[in-house]
Amino acid sequence: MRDNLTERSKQILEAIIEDYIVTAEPVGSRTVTRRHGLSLSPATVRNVMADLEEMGFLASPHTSAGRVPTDKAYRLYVDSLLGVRKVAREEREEIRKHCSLTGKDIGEVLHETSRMLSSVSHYMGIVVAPHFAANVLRHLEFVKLGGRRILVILVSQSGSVQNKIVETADDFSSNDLVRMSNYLNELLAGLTIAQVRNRLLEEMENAKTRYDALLSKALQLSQQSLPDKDSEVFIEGQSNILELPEFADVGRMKEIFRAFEEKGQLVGLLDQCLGAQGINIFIGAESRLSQMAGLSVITSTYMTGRNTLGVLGVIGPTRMGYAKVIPIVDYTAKMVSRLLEME
Amino acid sequence: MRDNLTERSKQILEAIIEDYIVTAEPVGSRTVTRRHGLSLSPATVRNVMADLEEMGFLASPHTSAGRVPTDKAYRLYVDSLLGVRKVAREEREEIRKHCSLTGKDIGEVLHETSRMLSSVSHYMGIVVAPHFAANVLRHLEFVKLGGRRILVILVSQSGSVQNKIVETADDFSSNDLVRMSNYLNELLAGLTIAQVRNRLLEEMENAKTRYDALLSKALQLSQQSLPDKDSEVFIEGQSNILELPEFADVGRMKEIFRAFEEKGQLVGLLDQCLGAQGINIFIGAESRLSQMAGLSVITSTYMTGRNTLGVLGVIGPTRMGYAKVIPIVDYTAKMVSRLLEME
DNA sequence: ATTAGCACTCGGAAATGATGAGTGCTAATA
DNA sequence: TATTAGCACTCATCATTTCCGAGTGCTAAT
Repeated sequence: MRDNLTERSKQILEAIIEDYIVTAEPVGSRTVTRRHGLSLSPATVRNVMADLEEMGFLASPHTSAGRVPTDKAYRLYVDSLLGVRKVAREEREEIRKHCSLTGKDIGEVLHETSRMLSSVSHYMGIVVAPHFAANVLRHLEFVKLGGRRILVILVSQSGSVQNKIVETADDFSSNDLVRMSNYLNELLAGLTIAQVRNRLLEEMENAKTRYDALLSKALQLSQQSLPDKDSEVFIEGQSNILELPEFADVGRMKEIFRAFEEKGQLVGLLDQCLGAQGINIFIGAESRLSQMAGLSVITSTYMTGRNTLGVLGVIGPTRMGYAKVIPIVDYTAKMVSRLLEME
Repeated sequence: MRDNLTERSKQILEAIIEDYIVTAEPVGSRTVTRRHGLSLSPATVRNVMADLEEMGFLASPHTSAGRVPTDKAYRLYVDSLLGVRKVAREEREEIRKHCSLTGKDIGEVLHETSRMLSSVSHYMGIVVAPHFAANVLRHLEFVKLGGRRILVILVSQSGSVQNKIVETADDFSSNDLVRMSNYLNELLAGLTIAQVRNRLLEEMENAKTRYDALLSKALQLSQQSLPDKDSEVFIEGQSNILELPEFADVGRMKEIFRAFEEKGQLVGLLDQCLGAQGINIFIGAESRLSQMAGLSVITSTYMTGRNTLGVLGVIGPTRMGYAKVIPIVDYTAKMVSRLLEME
């Protein structure tokens, strides 16, 4: 079987995909000729469609329905059929409008970005916060809470803040804490969290630091307080997909909502995107996650300088409006990158 | 119409409610006699049921179905029919298990609490984080990010941390920032955030501080960085309510999910509970929110000392297992209160 | 190579009917 | 007088049937 599609079959396939994207109904041969200015008879189109089905680009839900694009068809569509389009002006403005840092914390900014993505795309917005461990430590601080509880605050280069409550055996004074944090800030400045972890271990082994019991304690303490959280994920606009006819049945719905409540697997998927810079698209089953059947993900990485910080994107049905959403995701990633630029 | 129910009608009403809570199906006269050891004939029960309907405790979906409790019935049920019950041992253990502070930040703790509430109750767990403004400031810190951006970190007495990025006109050195934060920490220690706000205004008016330009700037800066966020809400277990038959239809689902995506109104409802200490119950339409039709909320405040910190609870269908959930919410609130006790 | 024509398929909507849980009322009963 | 047995009636639910038409594949004509 030659996988070489003629120009005409490509046109027809494209017509079917685009029709299906808006209607969500199986597309018949007649509709193709009617709604798209092809000067061909339905019968001819039928022949072509039969070929396309055999090649795996189309599927028929049953004998006498029209045809529906397969994942393979969407893949072809985004890879070669779809030209590069620009972001529409109003969309660009809506995205820009949301881009401001001042008066918020990083978490909020990303959360809002996710909400914005969902509202612009009408699907679900998703943003994965910078993986803290890959970040450079900027500042560390101990604050004494009541009792033996100490609050440890870590600030990363990109301005995100993590804090942790640690219970200690010793009762440190505020002064102790100041001394400890000064010492550690000096010791650890400019290292990534991952490096910090190693550095602490080294230093603890190293006998020469033992001369000061307090500093030795400091090492222990900071060791405990390194973040072990998995990256934060913001998913917004889940109710948008309730509107989609393909998820109208309750069983399917349940599955999806369960999947998104358990964010772990999703993170796994998105972490893959961290490696590949730029736009990344998973269509339906391509993601190897059964819960993602019928869903596509469009992501892009955002970064400062040449440090990849995180991933953001849109999740929608496989029949999502790729032509519109891809540029949106791309543009948003660029804007967020610029926003987080800390020189 | 005497609203005085006889002992017998109360028993029957209770039987109907409890049956409906587990089955979610209209309850017929026959079922009442069968499943609950009442030595009465269905016919008698029917008469009583007719009375109860007239009094507004029951409703019939249609002529030949059984009857369904109204909000009024549930209200009577929780207020007078329902005895005080203890938390089951396994539940108590599951709640305890989740109660640990160390190695987490306050946000995480509350988030997990919400998740725990949902998993123990099988409905939705909800936790409103302490309203920062009502909290006492413990510590304030400025961290220089790139450019003219400064990260302001506020720590409250209860150990919760807020941070904010502020863009400044002046380019402060790290030393400046240390000096500024020392000054402010001294000035503001022990005040609630609300008081801090006032104090800053006073101080800024006050000419005597003007002798030091830097400190004057510090006041401005900290003023900008006071939190204006509305309180954070953690809602977990939304997929639990997908299991409930009464929400099986897609339209109803959509409404609910939309409502919870827009957390604002919910916060309004929960803020009312902040005033009344202890358990608080809204049944169905009582909350005056149309989106809450068919849903009940059980909340309790949590606090340290005699400072109310926030609200937590469970949202479920009006036919929720009150007998089980009320003690759970009560117990959880107590545990969280104890957990956050910072002496 | 394209198209008109036609028999055929099959899901979905509407119509029909049987089932049975549940009711309200009346008259008999304790 | 309160309770109950009996009975006719109601009405949602479910299964069955019927009908319709969009859409197909094939064949023969263009």
